[in-house]
Amino acid sequence: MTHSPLVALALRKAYLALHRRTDRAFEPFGITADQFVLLTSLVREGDAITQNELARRISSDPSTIRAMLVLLEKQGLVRRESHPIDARSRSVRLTAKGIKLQRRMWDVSEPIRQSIHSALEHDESETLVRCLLRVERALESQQLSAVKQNLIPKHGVSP
Amino acid sequence: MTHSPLVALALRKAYLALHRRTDRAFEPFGITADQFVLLTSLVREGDAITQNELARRISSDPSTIRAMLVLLEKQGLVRRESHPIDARSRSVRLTAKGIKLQRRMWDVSEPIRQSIHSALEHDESETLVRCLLRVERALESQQLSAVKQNLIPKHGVSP
DNA sequence: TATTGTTATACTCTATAACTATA
DNA sequence: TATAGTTATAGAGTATAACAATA
Repeated sequence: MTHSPLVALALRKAYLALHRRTDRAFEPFGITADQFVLLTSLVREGDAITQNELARRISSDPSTIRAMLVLLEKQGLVRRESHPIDARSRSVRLTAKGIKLQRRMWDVSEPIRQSIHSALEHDESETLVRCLLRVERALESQQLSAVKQNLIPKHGVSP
Repeated sequence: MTHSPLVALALRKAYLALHRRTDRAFEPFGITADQFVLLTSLVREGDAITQNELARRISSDPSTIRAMLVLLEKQGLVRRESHPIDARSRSVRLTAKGIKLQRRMWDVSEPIRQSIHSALEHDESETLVRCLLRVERALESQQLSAVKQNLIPKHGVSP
C-alpha cells in the first residue's frame, strides 16, 4: 500500500553511494566527506560561527562537532577563537589553508555533482530537493512529540 | 547552474534524519537502524544467504557484514551455518528470535514510514524512489572508471 | 537557572591488508 | 588462480552524561 519502506531504502542506498564515492575521491587529500560538509558550511558562513550553530547547520551535535573540529584543527584547516561577545562560545573559522583545501575539494567533487546531475531530468533535481527537504522536516518534527508522549517504550522487547 | 550540490545536501539531511529517528526508535530494543536493514534483508530472502550476497544487498562490504553478524549472533538473532554446497561460504539465516524481533521492529517503525508518506504527495513517492535509484546507479557506475582512468591523484594536495 | 562547550567514554560502522581454506 | 570469509587493526562519526564556565 504505502511504498515508504521503498523510499527509506532508496534514500539509504543513494546516500551511501554518495558518501562512499565522496570519501573515495577525497581520500588522497586526507579528508572525509563529512569533514568537507563542515568546511563547506564554514565557507558559506563567510565569517565566524559558533560550534552549536555549526552543529545545527550540518545536522550534528556539539560533541561530534567538537571531535571533528579537533581533527581539522590538527591539520590546520580551522581555528577556534574566543567569541568576542559571549565568552562561553567559540568562534570557528577556516584558515587560509582550509579555504584553499575546500576550494580544491569542491573542484575534485565536481564529477560527483555531474554524475548526480546527469542521472536526473531537467526539472527532477528541484522536485527531488523539495521532496527530500520535506521528508527531512517530517522526520524531525514528529520525533520530539513521540518521545514526549511516551509512545516509545523504555525497556526490553515486549512478548 | 547545476543544483546538484543542493541535491547532495538534501540527500544527506534526509538520510541523517531518517537514520537518527530510526536509531532512536529502536534504541530501547538494543538494535540499530543498520542492523534492522540487515535483518529485514534476511527476512525478504526467506531462506539462507551468503555473507557476500548480504554485503551486496545492503551496500556494505564483507568485513563490515561480518562485524555486524557477530553482534547480531551474540544477541541470538541470526545463525551462520556452513554452506551445503560451497564449504567456503556461510549460510546466514534469522533465528526464531530474529524473525520475531524484526516483525516487532517493523511495527515500531511504522510511524516513521507514515511520516515519510505524509510528507509526500500521491505520486511523489514513486518519482522519488526512481530518482534516488538512478542517482545511486550513476554514483556507483562512474566510480570504477574514475579510479581506473587515474582521474584521481594519488598523493597530497597539489598547490 | 539556562546555555556553551568540554571531557570521558563507549559503541557502531567502515575499511584495508594479509591471511586461510576451499573451489 | 580466484573466491569466501576471517583476522587484526584503525579511524570516523555518533552519542550520553557529568561537568565547568559564563550568561
